[in-house]
Amino acid sequence: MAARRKSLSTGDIARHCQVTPATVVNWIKAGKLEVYTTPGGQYRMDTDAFLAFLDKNKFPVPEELQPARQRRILVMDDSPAMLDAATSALSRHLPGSVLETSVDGFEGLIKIGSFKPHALVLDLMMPRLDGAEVCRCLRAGTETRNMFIVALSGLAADNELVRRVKRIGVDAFLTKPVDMTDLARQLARLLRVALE
Amino acid sequence: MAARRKSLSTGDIARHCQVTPATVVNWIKAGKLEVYTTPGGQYRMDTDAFLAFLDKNKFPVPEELQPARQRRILVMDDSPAMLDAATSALSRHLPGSVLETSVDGFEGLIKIGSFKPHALVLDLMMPRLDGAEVCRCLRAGTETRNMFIVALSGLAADNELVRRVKRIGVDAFLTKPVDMTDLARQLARLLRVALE
DNA sequence: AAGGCGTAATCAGGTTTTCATCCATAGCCA
DNA sequence: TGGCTATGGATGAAAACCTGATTACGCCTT
Repeated sequence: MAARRKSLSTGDIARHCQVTPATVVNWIKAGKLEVYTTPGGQYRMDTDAFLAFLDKNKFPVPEELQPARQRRILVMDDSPAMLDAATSALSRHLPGSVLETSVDGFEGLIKIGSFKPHALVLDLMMPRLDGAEVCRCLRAGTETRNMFIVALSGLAADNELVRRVKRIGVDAFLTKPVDMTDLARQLARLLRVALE
Repeated sequence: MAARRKSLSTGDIARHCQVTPATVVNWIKAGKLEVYTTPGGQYRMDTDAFLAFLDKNKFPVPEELQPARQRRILVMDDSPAMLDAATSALSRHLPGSVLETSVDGFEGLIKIGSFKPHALVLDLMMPRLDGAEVCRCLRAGTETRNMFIVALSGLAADNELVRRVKRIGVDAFLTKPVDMTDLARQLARLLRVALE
């Protein structure tokens, strides 16, 4: 997914290379991988160094690590009007990105799996969908952990749901009514793409 | 995690081509196979590249690598015990199929999108997840419309939720406690695969 | 039929990877 | 801050793999 995380653990590397974590440790001990260690003694590797390593060994580069220029953005909101506004604003301000929308919460979750967006714009108050729970679930999944999340809500900042979401950790938080230019700016910042 | 396409070792390729591993190494050294190497010096090959190779040389494609043959099944239930039981029973009775499970409803929905199962075994009473609504959503989506759905529930047949689900239309309905052999039989029928 | 040639199979020895287990660490939540 | 759980690290034994040299086989030429 997106390049939020800069360092990889042995487990991450093992998954990418289709190999056991223990094997990755072997490589490290043999000096084949350039790593550094946490104070507790766990290995960490820079994404850049890992990419160089993959390249050297002709390993296929996993999709989520490729410097993809096309950023995928999924907007979930139960108001069609809001989706329309977001679509027109984002396609104007972020012309390089691919946009998807979902009015329905469940459909949106399924789309997260198939579309694999780099950034998710999520209304916290969708019918049948606990926004905080969605954030927690995304952060818990290996595939979705690094997805950028922009939360939207009309609730006050000290609301219980809002506090839960902020504790889980989203990348941006906008209060409704949403200023679309602001939304575009936040997405551009997170995805490191130019704003038009 | 989704069933990712595995990379193949020389042994795997040898088995598929009915040939000695050493022969596969010969092919590799002769540049006939497009491989990469682990830092330890072992050869790995992408499944896709291997299939292309088989095609080019008119090799018969081994059964278990034929994408069309693989049936993906996702089991969603909030009880880990139930998932364990289902996993062991289904992997025994339907050995050709790829199995995934999910204890969490939201995670399960995301997995539906990424894993794209041919059949979904769905507990109607998961926390935070209205089973009937999920069925409705699946039947409404173009991608998921033809997915087989096996609904599980401990509720009586005349329950409101159950009636809703049946009206939406699922492909099988089993009451809890679930007889795993029965579940396997239903799935085999729907997916048109042999039952073992 | 014999010889040459190329490809495949064998074999031994050393290396790499996996597997299973147990313990430590890191990240999460109250 | 202090616990909790998922994840990472170490270990040793077993399995799989690579190398290189040698042998066996099929096929074509002579």
